[in-house]
Order: sequence, then C-alpha cells, then structure tokens
Amino acid sequence: MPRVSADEKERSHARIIKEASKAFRSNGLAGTRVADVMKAAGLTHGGFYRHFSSRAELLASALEDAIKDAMSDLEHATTPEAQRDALLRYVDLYLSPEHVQNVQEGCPLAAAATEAGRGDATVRQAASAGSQYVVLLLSRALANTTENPEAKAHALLSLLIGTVTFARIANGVHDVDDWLNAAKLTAHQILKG
Amino acid sequence: MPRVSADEKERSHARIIKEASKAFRSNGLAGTRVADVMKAAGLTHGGFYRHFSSRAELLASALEDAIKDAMSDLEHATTPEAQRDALLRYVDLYLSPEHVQNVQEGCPLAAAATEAGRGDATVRQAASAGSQYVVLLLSRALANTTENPEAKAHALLSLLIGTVTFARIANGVHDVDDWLNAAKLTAHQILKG
DNA sequence: TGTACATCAGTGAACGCGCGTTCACTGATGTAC
DNA sequence: TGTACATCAGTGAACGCGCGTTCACTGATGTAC
Repeated sequence: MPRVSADEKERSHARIIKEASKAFRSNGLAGTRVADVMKAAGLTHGGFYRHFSSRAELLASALEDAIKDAMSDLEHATTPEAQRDALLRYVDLYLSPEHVQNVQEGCPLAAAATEAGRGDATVRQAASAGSQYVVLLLSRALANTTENPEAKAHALLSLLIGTVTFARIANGVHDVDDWLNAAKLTAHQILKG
Repeated sequence: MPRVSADEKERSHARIIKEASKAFRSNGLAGTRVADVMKAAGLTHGGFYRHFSSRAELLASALEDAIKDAMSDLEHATTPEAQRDALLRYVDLYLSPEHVQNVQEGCPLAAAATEAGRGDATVRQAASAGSQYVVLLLSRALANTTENPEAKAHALLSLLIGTVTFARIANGVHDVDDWLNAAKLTAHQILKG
C-alpha cells in the first residue's frame, strides 16, 4: 500500500524524529541504528531516504528537536516570575533521581554532548546551536534576580550535565544521591549569588 | 620473528593500553578500533587476543590506566599544602583552553563518561570506580581547608567535566572562554566556601 | 653448559555479522486536461 | 466531475564495507634433562 498522502508523510517524518530522539538518548549517537528507528516508527528501513539524506542528518534533526522540546517550558515563560519558576522546576527536575533513571526522555545534551563534540559537522553544529539556545534561556531567567546571568547560566548548565553524567555512571554501583545532593547545594548558591 | 620475550610482551601490553587510552579520548569508546590501536602500538591486529580477551576488556583497562595516570600528581601529594597546590593546578589545567583542544591527552572521564554510563558492564565498572577514586582524591585535598569536602568534590568534578564537554562542542563555533571563565568563578567559590 | 622439545607472541588471511545505503518495484496520491 | 498519467512514500531484497574475532602458521623463547 505504498504512496501515502502528504499529510501522512509529514506524520511519518515527525514519528521518525521522535523515535530517533528517544533512541540516541538511550543508546547514544553512535548506538542509534537507522533500521531500529524506522521500525520503532512503524516503517521499514528502505523508506528512510525519502525523509533524510543521511543518518547524520537524522541525528542532527533529532538532537535539535529534542532540545527544543526539553526547553519549551522555559521558552514559553514570559513574565520574570514565570521564568524564575520555570528555572527552579528545570533545576529540580534535572537533579532528580527520575532524570538519572529515565535516560530515554531525559536531557538530550546530557545524552549526546560528548559524542557531539567529535562526530559529524552537522551534528556538532546542532549541539553547538542547541547549547547556546539553552544558555540563552537560562540567562534570561537568571537576569531577573542575579548579577552576571550569562556566566551563571554557563556554570549552572555545566554543573547539571556533569552531575547527571556521573550519577548515571554511579547508578546501580555507587550512591546516586551523593552526586545529586552536592549539585543541589552548588546550584542553589548559583541561583542566589 | 614471532615469540618475543616475556619482558617484551609486557612492554607491548603497556603500549597497547597507552595507545588505546589516547584513542578513546580522541574518538570515543565506540570509535576505538582494535586494529587501529594495535597498529599504533606497532603490532598487527592478529596478536590482540594474546593480551586481552575482548575489546571491552581493553577499553576498561585503558580507562582505568588513563584515570590513574591523570591523577598521579594529586595522588602523590602527601602534605596538606602539597594537596592544596596540586588541587589548584588540577583545576587550572582542567579549565584551560589547552585542555579543551588537546582531547587526546585530556581527562579520560570527560572523554568517556557519557558512553561509559551505557555500554558494557566491565567498562561501566571501570568508570564508576574511577570516578569514585577521583572524588576521593579531591575531597582529601579539600578536607584541609573547607567544610563538607565530599559534597564539594562531587560538585567540583561535575562542574569541570560539564564545562569541558560544552567548551569542546563550542570549540571553533562559539566562544570557548565563556564556558571556561564561568566555571572558574564557580570553581573558586567552591574552593573557598 | 649444551641439547631437544614445548610454548606461545606476533603475523596475515579469512570468517561472519551488522549496518548504512541503494535499487527495482508497487500502487495510492496528486495533477493536468 | 471524471479520466489518464506522472509522481513518489513505503517495501523488502541486495550490496558493500568495516570491524571484532578466529585460525593456521612461524620461529624465537623458555624449560627440562
């Protein structure tokens, strides 16, 4: 039953991206297989190149999409109070045991940042733009209450991503809370300072 | 000219590990090829299994070795003053543009942590033990001058690794110093606090 | 100390599998008249 | 509105390559006497 409508193609496209973005968070960029993603999207691998010109392009799209998705709460906060609230929610969620456990729906940068630093130029570009975007949103929210919001945004994001990375390594072997609680203390200092 | 002496086998073994540890820092764990490592060590790939039972075992050994190597300065500092000095050197080096650039000789955890969180159990174990070891050394050095040295060690290490990760993504696209300088401010607060 | 034999580090070819990409094909969709 | 034709989303088989692992072989090392 080949050739589906333009609308259905668009839906397929969106599904492929969503599945890819879950896949790379679970298995890393290098561990994301075209055929697996297509299967998860309810399609076969042969049709992949009707949607993307290469695997790298898919990864870049998925990374971009996942970042936008993760930041929509902070993005849509307009008033200073709403931004402040969204920021606190963001940090709390980030440093929760659930976030450590639930890689598949967790922060895309935490899942892909190291690999993106090497890899394909397209993916690197998406990661670079994505992290600038997150910094922008964080510093906007920090600007309402603190000095030097940009530096704080950079430091806060580095702290968050590093913490989750270590907590995930520790997960099941050592204590995850050692990492999370330590970061909470420092994060709150940054948020106040 | 096969069968070399036991001494030479040991030297081969060490060379393989050193090359592997450079390789995974440059190309990631997933991007490290057995044949490439053997070639860099001046051998052919066929002999690999006289040294390791699998590629995963090599990666775990290389990770462990690289971490010990990176921490030898801090490890060998005995007096409180020497430990303090070594800690400051460690942080300064960690947050330098050279460290961002020179992946191959940089922090092994910064290069492998995300991947290690998934992957093979052996590798995961090595990363877990390695990060505990680093935390131990950092908190020992912090214990001389601050309260709550363990929490500070965790937060500091998370900040460092996160910062270098983002700086490497930014490298060549955005400003690396934004990341490094922001982390320096927060790192010094942690070191004083 | 010398000799005979077993061991095994290292070589290079080969195996086998996974995976990105290509291709011929199908038949519903979209378009031109 | 209906008809004829071109397009193209999706299928499933096949291609080709890279890479971890295996294997038969070589000849120096290590060991037993």
